[in-house]
Amino acid sequence: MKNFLRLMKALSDPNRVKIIKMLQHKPMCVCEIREALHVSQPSVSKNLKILEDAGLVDFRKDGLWVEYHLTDGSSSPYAASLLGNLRHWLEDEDEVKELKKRIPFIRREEVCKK
Amino acid sequence: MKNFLRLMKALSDPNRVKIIKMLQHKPMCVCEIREALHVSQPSVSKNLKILEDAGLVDFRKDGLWVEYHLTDGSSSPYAASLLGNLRHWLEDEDEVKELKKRIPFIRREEVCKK
DNA sequence: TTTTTATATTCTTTTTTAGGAATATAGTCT
DNA sequence: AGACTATATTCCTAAAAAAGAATATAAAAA
Repeated sequence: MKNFLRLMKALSDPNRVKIIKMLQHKPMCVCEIREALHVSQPSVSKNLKILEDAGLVDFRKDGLWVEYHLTDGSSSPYAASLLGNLRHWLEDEDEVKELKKRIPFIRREEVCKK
Repeated sequence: MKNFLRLMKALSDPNRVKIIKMLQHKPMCVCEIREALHVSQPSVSKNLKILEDAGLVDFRKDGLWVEYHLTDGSSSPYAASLLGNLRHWLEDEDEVKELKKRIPFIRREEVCKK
């Protein structure tokens, strides 16, 4: 029950859902996500941690950058199922379409140097 | 997005999830749910409203009683999917097994007269 | 019509959550 | 080592959520 509730809670915040939808497109580091969502860096880090605890994302360190990516859901069947459904769910949402359109133009090298 | 978030939020509370699991067993009125969960009547009513707004439950008036039941999920594909998954999800949770075991012994006629 | 009862709603309080500012940490580069 | 930078964590505040007490509503019965 705990794991299930943690997953539902993780997916009940718009910014966290947007992160999931973006990571479907490609792995991203914190500063890229920050730029895409227009929120503070700590906010992104904290939301990523919540997603990680829910078994939805994992990360790989790359120098100073930390690149987050979706998991294969092997940590829990709930996460696996939701990640699968979220591949097609919400694809028609304007907010999501807008985000996915902007992603290719967010260049890590530019965004993070500030 | 709104609908999806509302659904996730509805399912991120233990009492609401328990209500869903109980309704899988049989339709129940507010007082029966109250008795099963050991919470106040207003709390049950409010949680049922949240589940209703998420498209997960619906009700049928029966005299003074209001009998709640699971929907067929036709209101949203998200709700339909989650309701389907929740048929088997959480079945092994002790809390849920305990609840489902108690349900048959909760007699509406006894419970509500107080 | 008055009373009773099951449920809904309002109100208030406590807890939880989300965000940003400030700070800490850990790699990287010189 | 010292400076720099991307990320994590802490701290604080504001908003949201959850619960119960009190109250309102609506259906049934007398």
